[in-house]
Amino acid sequence: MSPLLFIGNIMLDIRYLRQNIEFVNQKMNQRGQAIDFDRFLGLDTKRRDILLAVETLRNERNDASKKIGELKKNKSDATALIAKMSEVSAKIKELDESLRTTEEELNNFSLMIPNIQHESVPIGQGSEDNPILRSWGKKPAFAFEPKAHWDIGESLNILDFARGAKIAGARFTLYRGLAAALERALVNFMLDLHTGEHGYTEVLTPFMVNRESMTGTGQLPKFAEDLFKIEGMDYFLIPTAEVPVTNIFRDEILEENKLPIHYVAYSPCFRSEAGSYGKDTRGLIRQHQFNKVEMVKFTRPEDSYDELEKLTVNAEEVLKRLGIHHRTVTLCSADLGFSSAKTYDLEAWMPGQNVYLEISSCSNFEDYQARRASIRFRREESGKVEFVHTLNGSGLAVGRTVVAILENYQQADGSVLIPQVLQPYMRGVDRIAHHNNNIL
RNA sequence: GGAGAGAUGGCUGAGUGGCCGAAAGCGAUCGCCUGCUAAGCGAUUGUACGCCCGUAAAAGGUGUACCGCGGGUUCAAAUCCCGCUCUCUCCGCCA
Repeated sequence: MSPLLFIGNIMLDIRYLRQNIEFVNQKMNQRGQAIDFDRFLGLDTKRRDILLAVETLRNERNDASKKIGELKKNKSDATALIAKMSEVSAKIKELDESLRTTEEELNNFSLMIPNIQHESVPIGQGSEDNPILRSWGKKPAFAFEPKAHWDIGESLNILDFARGAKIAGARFTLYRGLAAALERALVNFMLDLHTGEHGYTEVLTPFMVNRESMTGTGQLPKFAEDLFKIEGMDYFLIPTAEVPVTNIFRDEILEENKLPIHYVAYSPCFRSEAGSYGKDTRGLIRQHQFNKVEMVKFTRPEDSYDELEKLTVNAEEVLKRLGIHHRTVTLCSADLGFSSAKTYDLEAWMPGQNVYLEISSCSNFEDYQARRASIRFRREESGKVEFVHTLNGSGLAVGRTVVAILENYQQADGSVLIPQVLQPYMRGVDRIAHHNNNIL
């Protein structure tokens, strides 16, 4: 049995890469990535050489085996041929082993190459080079010094960081009373908006996934240390619903008329935050566990950039209805995520901290994830199979939305108003104050 | 956790060592027939990777692999052996 090519589902189109190495290399440099393409080409050539050799031998053996069958049927002597094929088989086995290791190397190498950014992505060195695409609303004016949400939450006794730390550890928070209700209200409000008005279908997925799924969307193998792994089992806690939702169609061929597919999912997200020691240690900003409503799309290649614009607008709509001032930025080449071809970040204004904070990230992965996860569709016209494009965007990160509401809607008396659109989700409560922080 | 059964193409389902990338049926596509519809007849109907030829890209030719996954036996494996995963049934346990 032969060693199997996993070669089909790697990142970039291997034939495209062979022929456009200069161009791709330049794109990688713009992302701040140095990829050793010489090594890649060497491995690729080596693989094809071995493949050709082994397939030639197999062809020889297949022919000979047929002859042996015939000889035996005619009661003729086949021992010489069998002996010869025995040698051929041994040789094939050798070559197979060498092919396997070469493909493994090539594959491992490929999995570490990020996506190629879209031509419209601005070239830059870091987040300071992300151009602002548009902004909505304006900074609210306060007649007092606005407080950060951690102070608001503690003073209203609705966010308990100390007990969160006691129960689990740093970067975990206990919500109580109306903060818990607010979080739940936001989840429902977002899901209702996206399903009811934006045309998404809700899905509820497993919150742990296997290694294949994590590899399909690009978290593995490169970002293993960012994930929580279940001890003794090959399961990982999801860092975003993007992972289980995108993998719904892993290893499938979809009908063109099913596209585009729009899904929205609530999930908790688990992130180890390795490497962010000492960063955002206060409050809800950077937690090991947080809730998120995530939109995921599967589209035809020619539709994906239109769909990215719509996806981004759908995410912005949440902030508009909540009345939160925000801006949308285009991530520059150096700030792009590993798997993304183009990303818009939504940044909400946080008056208590005097910063714009990322609250949503909307990306087009083009066929990058689709290749890794082998998600394809069949053209109606030609019957040809192609990779779909996948996209996703937060709609929104719920914990950070709570932060935005607490900081933007805080009042001089220390209470916090509830945006009108959320009140039906909180049984009409319009304000979180000391006297009612526990009523739901 | 214990016992048993199973996993084959878009679907149903045959296949216990070579004639099997795989029967048959269904579905689908194209063509024929038909006043229309139905029925009927014929053909086609998986994916990946490589090589050749050629191209803007393709088309075309050819080879290899794939019958849940991985390994083994053999000149030769869907078929025999081992391990794993998943599904189903029964028992136990459990939200």
